[in-house]
Amino acid sequence: MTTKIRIAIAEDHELVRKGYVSLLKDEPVLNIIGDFANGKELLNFLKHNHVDVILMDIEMPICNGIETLKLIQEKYPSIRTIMLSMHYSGDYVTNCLALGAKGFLPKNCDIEHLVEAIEKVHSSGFYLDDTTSKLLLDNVNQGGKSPSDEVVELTIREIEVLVLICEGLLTKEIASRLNISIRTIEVHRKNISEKLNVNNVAGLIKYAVQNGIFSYN
Amino acid sequence: MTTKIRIAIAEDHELVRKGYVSLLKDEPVLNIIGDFANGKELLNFLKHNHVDVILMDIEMPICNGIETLKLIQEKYPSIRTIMLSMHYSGDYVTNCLALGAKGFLPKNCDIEHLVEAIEKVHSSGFYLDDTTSKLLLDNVNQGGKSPSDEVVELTIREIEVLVLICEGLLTKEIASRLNISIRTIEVHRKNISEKLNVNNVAGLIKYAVQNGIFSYN
DNA sequence: TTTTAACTAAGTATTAATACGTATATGAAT
DNA sequence: ATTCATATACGTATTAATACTTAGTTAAAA
Repeated sequence: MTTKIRIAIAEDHELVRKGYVSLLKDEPVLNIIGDFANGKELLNFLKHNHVDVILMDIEMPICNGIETLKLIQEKYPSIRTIMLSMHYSGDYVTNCLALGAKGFLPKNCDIEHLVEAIEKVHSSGFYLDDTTSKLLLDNVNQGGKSPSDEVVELTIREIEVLVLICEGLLTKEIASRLNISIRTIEVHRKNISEKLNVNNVAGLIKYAVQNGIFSYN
Repeated sequence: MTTKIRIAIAEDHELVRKGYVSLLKDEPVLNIIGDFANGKELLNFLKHNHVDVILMDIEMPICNGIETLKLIQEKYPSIRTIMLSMHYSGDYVTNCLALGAKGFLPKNCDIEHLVEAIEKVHSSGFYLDDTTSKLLLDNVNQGGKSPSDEVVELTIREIEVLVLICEGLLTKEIASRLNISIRTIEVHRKNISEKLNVNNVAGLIKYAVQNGIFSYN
């Protein structure tokens, strides 16, 4: 008999999280051993429990998906993480994969694809849905050093800061949230604005929305 | 024997929607007779089916929760609608209630409260969770207005200025474009921000996008 | 091993936006 | 006739954001 795949879920909205649990609990090959409202709770759980695959929302308060993914990869590199997101973004996908995520799925995928992703990721593979992998391919092809068009690449930290700007946080509030200096956030803002070639918050938000980094959904 | 409450669900993210269905399908008093990815599909279904209570996400593409709520109230005033939202916003709550919604729940509420809300709303009541009703009370107390008066009304000129802000123009550029003084634009900005109760450009854009005043398409 | 990229942080100066105040003109509503 | 909302405009002070500068640490890459 094959052992069931041990799953943990991190997602801040309780209704949504419990929905996932309810959807997955009857799958014969899966065993959901924990569900958590934020990255911090998940990390706490991982200290004392063996988990095979994590399903994690990128957008969470307290300890978001990107931060949590980093910590998980540092401490438990054998755990395979699938990121869930409301948004499509090449930057998001490439950065999550660079940080060690093994799968990336939008929340409007169906349950069959989710289960397929979990199984494939667990058997040491990667999983990207069609739309995401196409988006990723476009990104790679563009970034393939064709010298004419410079491709904008924001770093993970920059995306993190950009999202908080879009959410309406001031520089000092972002600094406080990320526990770093105001001056550092100022540097990030400057670098982001230079990369995107915009000169105000409206331009930043426009880029973020049009590239799936931020959305009002 | 009591008849089961006939429920329809509108929510754009399939994983989330199927999660709700899975969560609610075993409740003995409920009967989920349809689930839909947008308001348009729901409205189509309502033409030929009797529904008691609708659970609807506010944030949806194609036909969003607010628009759909309006149309439902016009055509089927006896249907009782509960709005679900990712976000807390006094304006959202008051606007939905003014439009005829019978309940308002954040997505981080738990399943017990959701079921309680459905039952209470079905028995001709209203349902607001604690956080939401507290927020509503604060709003009413602060504004000294009844919920229905709480709907924000921007003037034509203010909307004109707001759109230009969203497009990324600076105060002086807006002044130049409209051929009036920078000081006047400053006054408009102040009045808009006060009416919308926001304190930066990100908040202004959020309102504009969510209320159809501005879009990136 | 040296270099590069990313993240961190600070000093100084300037520009952009807010927060207060006051004030006039105009047209619609009471 | 008078109140009210709207749009216009200025003074002063403060806060937020940018524009330049320099610079240390770390991890990965060449």
